[in-house]
Amino acid sequence: MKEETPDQEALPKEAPHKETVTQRAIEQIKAMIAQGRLEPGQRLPTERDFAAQLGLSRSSMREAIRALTVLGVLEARHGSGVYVTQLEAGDLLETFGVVADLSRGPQLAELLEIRRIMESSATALAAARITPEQLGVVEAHLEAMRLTEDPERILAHDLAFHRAIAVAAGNETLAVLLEGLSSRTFRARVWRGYREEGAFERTRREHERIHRALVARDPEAARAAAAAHVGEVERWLRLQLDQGTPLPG
Amino acid sequence: MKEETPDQEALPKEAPHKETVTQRAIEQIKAMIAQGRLEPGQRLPTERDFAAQLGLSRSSMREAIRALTVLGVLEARHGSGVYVTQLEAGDLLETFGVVADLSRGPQLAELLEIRRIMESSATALAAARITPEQLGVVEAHLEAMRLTEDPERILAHDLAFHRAIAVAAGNETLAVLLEGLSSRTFRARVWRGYREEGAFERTRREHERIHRALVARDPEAARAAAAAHVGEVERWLRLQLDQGTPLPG
DNA sequence: CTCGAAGAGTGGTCCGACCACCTGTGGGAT
DNA sequence: ATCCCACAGGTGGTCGGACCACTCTTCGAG
Repeated sequence: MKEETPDQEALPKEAPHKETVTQRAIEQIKAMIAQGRLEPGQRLPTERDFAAQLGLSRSSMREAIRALTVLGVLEARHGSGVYVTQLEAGDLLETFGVVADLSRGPQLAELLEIRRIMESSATALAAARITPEQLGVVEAHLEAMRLTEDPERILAHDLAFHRAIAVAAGNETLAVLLEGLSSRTFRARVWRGYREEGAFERTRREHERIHRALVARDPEAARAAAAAHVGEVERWLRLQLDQGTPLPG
Repeated sequence: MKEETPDQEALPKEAPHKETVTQRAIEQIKAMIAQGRLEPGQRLPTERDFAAQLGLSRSSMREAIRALTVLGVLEARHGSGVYVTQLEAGDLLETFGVVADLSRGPQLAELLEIRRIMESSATALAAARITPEQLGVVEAHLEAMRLTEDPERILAHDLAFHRAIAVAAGNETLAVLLEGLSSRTFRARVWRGYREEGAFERTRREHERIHRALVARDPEAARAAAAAHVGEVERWLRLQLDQGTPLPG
């Protein structure tokens, strides 16, 4: 560690960082998109041509394309070509679920706290902005949860219930982000032990409380209800962690 | 867009999805980590061996490894081997900056709204939890911003100021997420035109207002101050978008 | 005992070949 | 003239091998 300008406070330092050819290609392609030289939906040159243009082998170019593909920036269609995605929230945040899938222990608790923050705000926004039709969708999922006892379907409608609310909040990016946080694996893991504690009935009441706040168009009540809802799961999870109970997964 | 079976409520539909060999390898490796068969910091078999184990060529295996590398799940060290990262927030959320970098227009506004939600909550949490030392760091960056006029350094300390607060909120994941949202490129783009409207002095006052709320340990005041701070940038951005002004970048 | 050089092993890059798939085209049937 | 389909070319997907750059360990010289 060598400090140069020991100013007031430490500022970010950028290492020289070995530049691998593939990494540079990734940066170049990203830059092309950022600069508008490649637009959403546009088709890229063929892997062979593009590799020649940027001065690297097809193998390395393929790795770069694969990397940008998993990031949701590019999309490869076998036999057709490689295209830039629409670069919408749904495309770029698809990978966000990985974070939830691979996080564990204390980090899972932190993610749940973040979800509580965003879910409560989203629900509050929804209370102010929701349209009758959107409210109908919310109610449909609520009703569907009441009519079945299949855990799979309950969970699916639970997710859809919250997503419908997030969409009604009018921020698609927020909705996608929340969906990632409540991804199948994430919720399934927590739910596995959660449901066995009779928390099922309570969950239903919490959902109805959220619904009432939406109907009343009361943002603060909605915020409180949503925060309490997520907070319950959060509390249970922290309890498990304190007890040293190993999480399934 | 074609709507099919607008039944009660649409539930997620999973396409058959062509399974490319590389994609399957990615899933397999992710599963191994999720199941604990591969632990943080652990070294993977060599590319050649691992490829043989999973029954594919080294080329395809390399693409899978590259993909998981950009996601922050794996780390390849030239000449040494491939390792699982610590799977901490900093590792997995590194890619989040890409979203901010490649978003534009209305999507940028949505991201800013998300930042406002999280920043205000983080600041509120910080007001309740911040330690004297952490407060000292915050003040140092505040002072540093006052003492220089170099936009580069001001911006750097601005970022560090907010990051210090987020860290004080006690949620590292939240801090990393916010850092991604306020990434260099993202803020630089918005700032470019923003500072020229005399908003610079106002920004300083807003920062001081946040600081006072932290000193007073007043979460609600802190929340309001942070929300107003981000809200100002948000308002300006929406104005630009309404005017159809093309964003730089 | 210390230290540096050499070797083995690893990821990084490149090449060429072949396969699977899509798409546009052209000729045939209607 | 119109429609349909087989076909051929082009594209991404996969494979195997070769060589380079780097790291780490080991062992011999000092």
